[in-house]
Amino acid sequence: MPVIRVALPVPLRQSFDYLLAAGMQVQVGCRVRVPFGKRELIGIAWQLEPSDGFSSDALKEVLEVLDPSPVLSAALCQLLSFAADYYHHPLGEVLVAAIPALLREGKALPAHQSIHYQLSDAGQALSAGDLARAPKQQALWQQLQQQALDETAIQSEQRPALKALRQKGLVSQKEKPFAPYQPLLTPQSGLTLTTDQALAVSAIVQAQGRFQPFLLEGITGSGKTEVYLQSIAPLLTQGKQVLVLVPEIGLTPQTLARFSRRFAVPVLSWHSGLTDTERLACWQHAATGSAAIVIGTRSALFLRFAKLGMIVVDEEHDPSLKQQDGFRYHARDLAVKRAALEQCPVVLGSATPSLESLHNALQGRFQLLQLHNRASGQQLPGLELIDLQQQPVHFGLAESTIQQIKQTLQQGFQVMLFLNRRGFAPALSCDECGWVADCQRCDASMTWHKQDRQLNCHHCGSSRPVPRQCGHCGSTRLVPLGQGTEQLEAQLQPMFPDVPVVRLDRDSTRRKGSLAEALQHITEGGPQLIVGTQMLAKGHHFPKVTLVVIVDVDGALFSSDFRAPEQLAQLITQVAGRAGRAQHAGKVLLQSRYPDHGILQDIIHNGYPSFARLALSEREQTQLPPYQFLALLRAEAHQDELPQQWLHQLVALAKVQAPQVQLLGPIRAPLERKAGKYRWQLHCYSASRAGLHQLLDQLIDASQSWSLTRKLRWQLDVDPIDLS
DNA sequence: AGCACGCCGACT
DNA sequence: GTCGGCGTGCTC
Repeated sequence: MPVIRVALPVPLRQSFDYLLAAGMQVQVGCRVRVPFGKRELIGIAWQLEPSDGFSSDALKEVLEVLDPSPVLSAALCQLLSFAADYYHHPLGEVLVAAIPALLREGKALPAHQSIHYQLSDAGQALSAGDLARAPKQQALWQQLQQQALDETAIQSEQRPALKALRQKGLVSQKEKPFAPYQPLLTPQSGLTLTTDQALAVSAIVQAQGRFQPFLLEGITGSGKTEVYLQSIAPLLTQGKQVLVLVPEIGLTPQTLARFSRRFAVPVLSWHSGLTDTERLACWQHAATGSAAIVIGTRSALFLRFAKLGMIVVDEEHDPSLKQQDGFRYHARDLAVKRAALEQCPVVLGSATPSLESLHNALQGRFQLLQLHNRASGQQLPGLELIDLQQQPVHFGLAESTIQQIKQTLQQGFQVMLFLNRRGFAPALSCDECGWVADCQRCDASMTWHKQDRQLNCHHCGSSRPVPRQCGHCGSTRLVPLGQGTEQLEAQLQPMFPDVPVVRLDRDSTRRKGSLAEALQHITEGGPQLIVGTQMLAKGHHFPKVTLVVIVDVDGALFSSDFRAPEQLAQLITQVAGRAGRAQHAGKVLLQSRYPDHGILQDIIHNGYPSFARLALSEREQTQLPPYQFLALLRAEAHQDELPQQWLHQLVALAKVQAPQVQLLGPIRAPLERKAGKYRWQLHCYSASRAGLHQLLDQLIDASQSWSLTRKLRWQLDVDPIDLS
């Protein structure tokens, strides 16, 4: 009997062999139902030959082949295999992240994209009085007289009425099968392009049908989206599909609208808000070619496409493209891999490219396309440093900052204040003895949320009521330490009593749809102060904001994370890009106690492109990524010694196995204790990617047999961006 | 991850 | 005397 290798959704670092009974037909990428221990699982046929070194006499048989043809294309299988190897993550968990839940559970692929209900001839012939005794049915009948209803448009309370009407033969159903979308006859014309844009479009269009990565480096407002749109247009006349990856917060209705307004083809979105059924439908639209363009967050990368013609990764520097738990893949990096497998171009776009991508471009691995000018001809906002040590400071705002805020408001514009700490204050402290309210489970202070009247830990999510007394000396003089958005909002209001103050952070926008509402208010409203966190820097444009204040820039200047300067420069540049309008150049104030700091000076005087190139040469001198490859091993346990000891064992092994890989650690994680667990890490640097990955395989392999391994939790982060 | 087996503490 | 705690081991 033939033997096949099956990938199963279990967190084990191996696949499993099964016998295939005579008469069963299976191809790589088909789902199969197999016995596994005492249970049954749905897996994916992964290879048609047995793994070597496993005796075939103990094999079980495949129970059922669920698909006549593969649900995963060959390119997708290769991508997932590559990802499991590269991130050293169990294949089963990669599958879980990459395949819609309903497919994993064995549900059949829907053959039809939707079912319409309409009145049958008998239904048409009916008169209103005939259903007088069934008001629900009558209402539905009247609705159906107006128009046929889509399956998704039927409310659940209408179901019984629908069933009754169908049984009476008054309603018939019609199905619409999935089919490739209708290609455009002629590419729609778009906006007139600048020279840079035109060059970029023609380079991308010329790369059609082959693998070619591009880095599109365009200052904010230079019209990157227009470049995407015009590069895509020719593909849509050929019936090819396009995948557009965007950061989590970038997937707004406006983005979607911009693509669907331009092209008369189906544009779908893929994001975490979809239900399982919607997911499967979207998956099928992409897989059958019925969708022309899919705009989605990072996991859209794993969608199957019938005819993928191009991948766009917008805001490619954005950290949300990297999954931060479990299977820690980077959607941008895997997008490049996927484009190579699918033989299509991939465009990475950003005003503030990651140093990794910039390095790839300067090395010639990516073709660099630059947009130097703003498409509108509008000036970029000026950056101004405000020295916090040279002048009086009120509530964290320098006097000159307050003056400029006043002026801007008087001119009828809006001001945005950026402070990356939510809550009222990052800590609550005793005025008499200096005691600070700490989280019981983490090595961190708790944030005071005045509105909620509680202390929250931003690391483990625990909360407790605000204490009335100091936990150490019993004093009742408890004072806030530091400043959060909630406090800044409260302090600004009395300073500018005539002007509305709005706060935009995770706390104020928790309710679904409230962010969109707030954004609309800002766009339509008059002079106002907008206080917010990181959220403000992403995706949204604020046409009436002409002054942006970054309240505290200094945190990043002395961080132990080598990426902090890059992230600060990106933040400043992105925030600046959101401000200003055609007639009125905006301004960004950077408040610092160290205005002479080299990083700030460089960003101010030379801009991001120059900063990034200088930062790259510093990375080269210090041999940090992208000049060396980095992997981070994290371990945590309730006892402090265990993770440390475990990592020491790995170090001992690594020194023998791969002396050329440089190890840093075991060191304590920046947050020593989180949710009651002590956290340690080991940084592994290597100039050779192959050497590093070989070592990681060996370390994981060896550690699996250690009893210590089972007493702690560990994870491996390849190409980490967050070192905490 | 599940799901079993197995060996020690507080209950009817 | 049992029910149930979670340590340990296995899954083609």
